[in-house]
Amino acid sequence: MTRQSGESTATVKDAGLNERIYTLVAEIPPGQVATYGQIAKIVGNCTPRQAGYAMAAAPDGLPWQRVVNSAGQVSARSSGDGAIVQRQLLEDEGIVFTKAGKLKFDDCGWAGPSPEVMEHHGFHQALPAGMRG
DNA sequence: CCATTGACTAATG
DNA sequence: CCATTAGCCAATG
Repeated sequence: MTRQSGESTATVKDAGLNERIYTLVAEIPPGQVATYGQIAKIVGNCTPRQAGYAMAAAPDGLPWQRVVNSAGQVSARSSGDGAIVQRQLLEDEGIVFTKAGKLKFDDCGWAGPSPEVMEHHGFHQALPAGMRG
């Protein structure tokens, strides 16, 4: 769309980066969480920042609440109480936050989409920032 | 095509 | 543990 680069061949790679991010986020099961950096690494050709930017424009129906920052905390956004809502949603899914407002990747860290999905979308494997491996 | 807009992360002291 | 700094890049109008 807004790409003036002249390329008009619509391939999966040329699809919006955000779209791939959304596809990946949509694969995160309830009760599990991923980090922005993890998302970036899995979709590839993307930085943690871009992952966050993409989430800022997340479409309805996307489980955006399952994406948190590298510290395992819900990131505050520019406006609104979205962060509060996000944490609430996660708690409703069974995520347990520490007194400091952090969650444990060891308990609810997402290990990535199924191999089939990864292959279908060309994703790479990655684990949450603090996950022991 | 240019300017603006963001829900990040790792390194350093 | 907390504050600061620097690197990062696509989407949108």
